[in-house]
Formats: sequence, structure tokens, C-alpha cells
Amino acid sequence: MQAQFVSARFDPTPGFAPRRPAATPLMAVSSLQKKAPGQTVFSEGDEAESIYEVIQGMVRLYKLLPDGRRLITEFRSSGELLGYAPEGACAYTAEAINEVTLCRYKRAAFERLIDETPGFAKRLLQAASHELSAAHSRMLLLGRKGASEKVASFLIGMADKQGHDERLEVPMTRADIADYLGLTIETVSRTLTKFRQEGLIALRACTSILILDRERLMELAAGNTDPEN
Amino acid sequence: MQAQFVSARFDPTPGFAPRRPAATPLMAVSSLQKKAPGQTVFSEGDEAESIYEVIQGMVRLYKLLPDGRRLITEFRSSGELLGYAPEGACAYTAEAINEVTLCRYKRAAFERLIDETPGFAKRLLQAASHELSAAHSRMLLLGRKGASEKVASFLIGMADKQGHDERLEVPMTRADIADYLGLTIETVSRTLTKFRQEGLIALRACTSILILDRERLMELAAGNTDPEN
DNA sequence: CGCAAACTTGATGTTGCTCAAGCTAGGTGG
DNA sequence: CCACCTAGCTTGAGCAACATCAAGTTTGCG
Repeated sequence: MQAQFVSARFDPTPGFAPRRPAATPLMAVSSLQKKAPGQTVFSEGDEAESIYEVIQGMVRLYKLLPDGRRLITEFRSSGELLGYAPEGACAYTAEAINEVTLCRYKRAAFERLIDETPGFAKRLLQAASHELSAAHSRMLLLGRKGASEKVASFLIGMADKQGHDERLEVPMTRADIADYLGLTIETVSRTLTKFRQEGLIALRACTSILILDRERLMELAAGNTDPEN
Repeated sequence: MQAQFVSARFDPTPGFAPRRPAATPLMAVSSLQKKAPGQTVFSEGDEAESIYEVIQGMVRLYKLLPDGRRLITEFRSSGELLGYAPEGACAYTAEAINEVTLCRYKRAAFERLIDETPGFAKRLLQAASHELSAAHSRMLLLGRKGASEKVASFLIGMADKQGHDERLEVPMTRADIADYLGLTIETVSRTLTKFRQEGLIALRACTSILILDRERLMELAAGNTDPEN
């Protein structure tokens, strides 16, 4: 789910709501939690007993095939929700990428809130619809885009998410990026090198990318093969 | 969205609710609609003015890249909903595959119903969550499965959807299947031929498939490369 | 019966994967 | 403070899976 719909509902300052105890029914049952890089929040198939909101840091959500092939369905950062699964079992695993702070809500209390707070279910529904729309775009990317288009989409998407036009902080490894795009580490690396040689980006460090030609990257991301140029 | 949550709510006989005019507030604003094969219900980017429930037939939902590459995000059949987009614009195009009967609900009335019917928003939310979970599985398929695994997943998935263990009616063309799996027509055809030669399936006609070795197909679909056999 | 659309099959091509080194950077201990 | 060490990244060579291009074949409909 997307964009602070829990804390924001009760406190206009996202990320601080849970620290004021019992200001609302929900906060009474919420608790802060920290995760070190690589730690698991919950695993695919677990019973969904809690809903989490990311306060700080970045989380990867992924699914595995039996032989270890991995696909990261989404990255979650500050203000975003994870773990809501009315069906019972979690559909994916959630792991901390860097140092992560989470706010945890008990499932039962969350459900009660949905029932008792007029308009809350509708807000969640709108968030879920938005997320579904994003999921469809990702299917298009995974099923029909080439490597350059995938990497360009990733760069533009992350930049938008971070709100910067130019500098782009990439806390995840190349392996994470590869598993997010349905590529291998090597192909991601090669594609970034190619972008660098073409002057589309610059790499300050592995984790810090500068977007030099946003126009061209957006063209690529959109799937315009663009014969000129 | 999934599984008759509109008509089923008001009438236990799915597909017949809209035919009894004004039995509920929603029906007062619903209307039946027919579409010939290939006809468009709505297009990606259109303002979402209506929500549709499939009464009969099958609909494909897809997204396009500028150069015509297509990815079918989902097939919809009897009892399933399409077109709910609170954000305003449709995220995908919807087209009839065969002769389709739809029940159309006005957006405004649908929204009013959400606000005024206790529990309705929650039901929709649960359906949306279920759909999200399916979307994640499709990402795994599109990003990490090979051609055989994809086709096997398609066969098992369609069989489950139709409720049959053995016979499988495939109203869509090979092109539709290919665009659903992120493959080409030729690869789908070759893979089906291979399955036939291996005794996993039999083709009565192009549109009618018999599942002979469900076990093995499910193994394949799950991604078990299975060295024995 | 004939036609067109859909499907199958074959030959060749290309993209991205695999395997295999090197390289770089950040953290640790001497 | 510096050298080492390791995890992560880059680069290269060869390869496999799937795409593309090109005929044929079947199917369903008028």
C-alpha cells in the first residue's frame, strides 16, 4: 500500500504519530521497531498478524521460486504500508535493506479500525487501487521491456520517489536492482556503464547516481526506441 | 477485482441481479451491455466513468508500449469486476475476447454505494488485496520464469479458473497467451507442441486442451526444474 | 469450396545469461 | 594510519534461450 495512510490520518507529521501514546485508538496498539540491514520483517506464507508502516529506511518485498530465483515486487520507504493481507498469509517476504524503523499495528486492532472508522476502508481501497495500477505497470516492464528500458525505468522511478530531479541515492545492491527488474547483476552493471558512457548518468559512488539527461532516460523508460540519437 | 462482489452482494445468483430492475439502489443505475469479439470496453487513459461486471464471456485487460508491444495484465470472466479506478483514469484497456455480456454501473452511484453501505468498502478492499497478491505472482512469472514454466502456469491457472481438472477451454488466441506470458506466439506454440510430445497435454482443437499430466504441469508451473523425469 | 486468419514448424539472429577474472571501496586490526 | 580483506561491483568471452523472419498448414467461416 502507498503513502502514509495510517499515521497521516491521525497526525499530520508522518513518522511521529506512534511516539505519542494512545492519542488515538490505533496508537494504543502500535509499537516502534528497528531492523538491521538484512533482517526479515516477515516471510512469505507467514500468518499476517501485523501491519507495518515504514518510518525510516527502505524495505524490499520479494517472492522466491523453489530453486532460489528471486523477484523483488516492490521497494517500500518512509510513509508506506506493508503486510496487509486480509486473506491470512503474507504474499511476500519483507526485509530491511538499510537501518529501518517500523511502526507495527496489531492486525485485530487494524481490522477493528477499518470497521469502526468511517471512510478508512475507502482510503485503504484507494491506496490499494493505486498500488494495483503500479503493479500493472511493473508487469509491462517485466514482460515487455528490454534491459535498457528497465534500468531507465528504475532510475526515473526511484528519482521520482525520492523527489529529486538530479541526485539519486540507491541504498540497494545491484543484486536487488537486478531482482527488481528481472535481470542479472551483470546486465544491470553493464547497462549502467553504457548509460554513463552515453552521458545519461554519472556515478559518484555505487550508491549515488547523478541523472544528467532526464529527458532521454524518460524516453527510454517509456519504451521509445528512438531511432534518432 | 475478483469474484462477483457486486451482484453477489445483492443477489445470490451471480449474473442475474441486473436483470431485475431497481431491486436495490445499485441496480437502479446498472445496465446490461453486449460486446462483440474484439470490441473495446474502455481504453487506457480514459476517464473511468463506469465500473463493469462480466456476466458472460471473457475480457482481456492490457497495456501497450508506444511501439505496439502489448502485455495482457489479466483475463476477466464471469463474476469479475473491471474498471474501478478511484484515481480517475483507467490504467489499462479492456477488450472483449468472445461474445461478452457486461453489467455497467455508473461511477457516481458506485461511489455512493461504497459510502453508504457498511462493509462494502471492506469487501472491495479484500478483493483488491487478493488481486494484488495475484499481481505479485504474475510479476514473479514474468520476471523469473522460463517459457515452459510460464505456459504450464497459464494452463494450470486457466484450468483452476474454469473449475475443471481435465478439459480446458481456451477462448483466446495464441497472440493473447503470448502477450499474457511475455513471450512470442511462436514460443507459445512450440512449448505447447513440446508438452504434447511429452504427453502432458492433448490438443483437441486450438481452443480445447486436455490436461493429461496435471502433477507434472504443476511442478513445472511452481518452478521445479525437476532433474528426474 | 475458397478464403483469410490463426496456428505450426523451421532456419537464423540477438539479447541477455553464465562463467570467470579483475577491480574498488569500506571496514578492521595491526 | 595504513594495509589487508571481503563484499560488492565491473568487465570480458562464450553460450543458451527466446525472438525474428519465413514458409507451410490447419481451421473456421462465408
